[in-house]
Amino acid sequence: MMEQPVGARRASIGARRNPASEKAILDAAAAILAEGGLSGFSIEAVARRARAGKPTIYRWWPNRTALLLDVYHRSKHVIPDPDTGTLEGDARMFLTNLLDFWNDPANGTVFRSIIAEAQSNADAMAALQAYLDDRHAYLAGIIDRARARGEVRADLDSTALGEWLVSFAWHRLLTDRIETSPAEIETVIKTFAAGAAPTSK
Amino acid sequence: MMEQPVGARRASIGARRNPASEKAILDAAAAILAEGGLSGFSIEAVARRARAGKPTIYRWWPNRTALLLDVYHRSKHVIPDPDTGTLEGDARMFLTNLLDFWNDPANGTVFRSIIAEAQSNADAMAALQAYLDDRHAYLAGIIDRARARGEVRADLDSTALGEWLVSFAWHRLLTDRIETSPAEIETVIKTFAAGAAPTSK
Amino acid sequence: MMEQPVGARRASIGARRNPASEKAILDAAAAILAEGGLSGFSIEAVARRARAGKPTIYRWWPNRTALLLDVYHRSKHVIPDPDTGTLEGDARMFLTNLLDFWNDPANGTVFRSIIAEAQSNADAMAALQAYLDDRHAYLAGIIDRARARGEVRADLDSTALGEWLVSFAWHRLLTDRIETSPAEIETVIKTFAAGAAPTSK
Amino acid sequence: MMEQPVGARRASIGARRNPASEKAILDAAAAILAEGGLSGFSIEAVARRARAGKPTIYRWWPNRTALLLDVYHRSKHVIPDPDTGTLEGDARMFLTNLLDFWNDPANGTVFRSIIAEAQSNADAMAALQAYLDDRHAYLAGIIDRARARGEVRADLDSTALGEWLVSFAWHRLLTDRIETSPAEIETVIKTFAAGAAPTSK
DNA sequence: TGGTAATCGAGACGGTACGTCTGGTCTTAGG
DNA sequence: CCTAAGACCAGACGTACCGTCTCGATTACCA
Repeated sequence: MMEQPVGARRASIGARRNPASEKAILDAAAAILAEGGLSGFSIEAVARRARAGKPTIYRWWPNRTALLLDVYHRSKHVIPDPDTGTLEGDARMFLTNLLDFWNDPANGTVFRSIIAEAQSNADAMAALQAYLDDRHAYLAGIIDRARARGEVRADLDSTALGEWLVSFAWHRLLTDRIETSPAEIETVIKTFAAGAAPTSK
Repeated sequence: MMEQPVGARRASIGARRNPASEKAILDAAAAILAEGGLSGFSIEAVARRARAGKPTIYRWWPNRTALLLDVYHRSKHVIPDPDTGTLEGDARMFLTNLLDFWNDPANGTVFRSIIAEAQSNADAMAALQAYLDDRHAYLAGIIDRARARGEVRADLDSTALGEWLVSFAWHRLLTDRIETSPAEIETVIKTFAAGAAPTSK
Repeated sequence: MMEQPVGARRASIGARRNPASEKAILDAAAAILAEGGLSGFSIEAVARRARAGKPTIYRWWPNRTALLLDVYHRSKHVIPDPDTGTLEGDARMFLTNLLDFWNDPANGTVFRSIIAEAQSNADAMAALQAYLDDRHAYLAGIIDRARARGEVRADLDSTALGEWLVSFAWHRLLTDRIETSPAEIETVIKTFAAGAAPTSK
Repeated sequence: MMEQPVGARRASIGARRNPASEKAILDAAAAILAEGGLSGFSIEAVARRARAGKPTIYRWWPNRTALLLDVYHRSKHVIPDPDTGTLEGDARMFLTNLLDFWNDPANGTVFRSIIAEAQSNADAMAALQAYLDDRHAYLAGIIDRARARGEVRADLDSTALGEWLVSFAWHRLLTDRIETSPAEIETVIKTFAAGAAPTSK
């Protein structure tokens, strides 16, 4: 994440993409997002900070949204698969990990920005939905694993269940209340696990 | 919601606010939002459509966000209090009503825009949080009513529970999937009610 | 030139013009012109300073130019008729008086403003020309008096001669060099008197 | 002076000033001034007519005044040096040329506008004075040439003399009476030459 | 003496232009 | 053929005045 020394000029390295430029641009974009949020995030600002030309950015990313998504994808760590053996444990670990991850502005701010952007930009929305399809499938997998263990009622939709769980984190993120008390988390987790359980009927 | 006839000019009505202008501006703003979303929503566009001068808008709304919030407040219908006698019934009615309400672009698009705006604008965020405080208190009230009937476990936080329920609707709204199948709704409602119930322990 | 005490409100005095308002407006206009020149001279500024309503101004002066001319007319002192007995003496006294008069910003700035205004406003130009007709006739009178004394060649146009003399003062005024050295004045006066004299041929 | 075909868009020609844009802007500015005078001369109007963006204008001209001056400088023809061999002949030719030049609205209107602008804008005044310093030096040169021939009295200031001559043209221009009768011109010229002559003492 | 009429201040109205900012496109010069 | 640079058109931003309008209040005049 080191940025280029000031004053240096990255010349072309021939008829191919210069990885130093790509890195400088993504670094600059991430830094701007983390520091100033979406409002300060403009192609001009990124170009200035990365000491890159605007066309260089537009050559590789068709628009602001694409750059935004790239920044998020690059920073997305691999959340370890929470295989604790129980639905409640898996849910707790998943939610805690997610809230922790977003609690770092470098991650939370970027994702908030993508969601905001998607509200007025069809490309961003499409990209966001594609990303979510993956995530929801992943969550449904966790739930189906629990279902195989007999922890989930037959009439419940795994995808909807997973979506609902993650939507709590969304809500906290989008209302600038990402720091969540253990009691709140436990309320959600307990209700989630108990509500999904067959015996609870 | 009738707009002014074209060609008519709204003159001043003295040293006080002209309600016709206020209405025309809010109408225009709502129409622009519903039609083009947040990206087409500019003070200039509203002024043009409302046949109003820009300073007239700036006189009464300090910025785009304030106008946005006003549009939403004006369109906010009174969702009837879903007092069905059971937590599950209340939750179902509340969620169904909310999804229905947002399914009308005139409502859903406006609220999405406010959420998006709040991600990069502190004023919008503050206004959004103030609004949510009200809504969460209202939802907590419904849950506490159920709690008095013995339908809610003692260790669950009413506010967090309510927030989690509404967050499902947020997630659908913000991912452009506001149309929700009955099965998905039922998954959420059933899990919610069963998970909150004391007997489920 | 005393201005109204701050805080006082000049109410209507019935169905006729309130002289206090007229005075306050002209005072304010003169003060604004003298202080900030034409660029700060707006109807709004005058109304603010005079604590008058804009329509009160527009009721009595159709436009900015009319107010400007009124300010000048009010401040126009009576330059004493320079009857020294010789053309050279009369011209010297006239030119000196005029330059002195305009050297006071309260007078010079106002007249400069009128000339400037007249370059883009036909009303102002018409008013200026009407005023100049008077002045040129007055100057031609002085020259004809000299002509009767045998001091002016027969083939010279009195009006053109007078206009030329005054145009020197205009040029100094309009180039912000109203302070003129005695040598410059003498150059003009001597050339004027000698050039007009019959014996000079 | 051909203007760009309508509908054509002048793109950038790289990281340097596009002369086509400069020309289009100056053409538009000159045309607007000649047609509507200073009152219709706004940066917006110029941008519209030149099919240029406002920032493109502001990039190269800091304000309205700078553009105004540029328009005048561009249109300023080279008045041939009136070396007739006598002061009277030189003065006649100079004055006639100047009045003729300003009689064309494309020239006279622009110069009037600059003078008007200078009355309320220090930058314009400074630019005007700098321009006049040149012109006055030029005129003083003509007079000094005559002085060397013995046509000018020793006690007269060449600069003041030249300024006075040109001020007559200013006065006609600024009072919208640029068309001057031969008799008027002759009155000025004859008085000027005779008044400057040593024998007239 | 009471009603009418024109005045006053105040300030909102629809507009136009200001000068600034950013967006996304385009072309160059140089490696 | 990529890179940095930066000009290009476009158009929104928020502000200042323009000249018009309506208001509620204040007074003088006339019935």
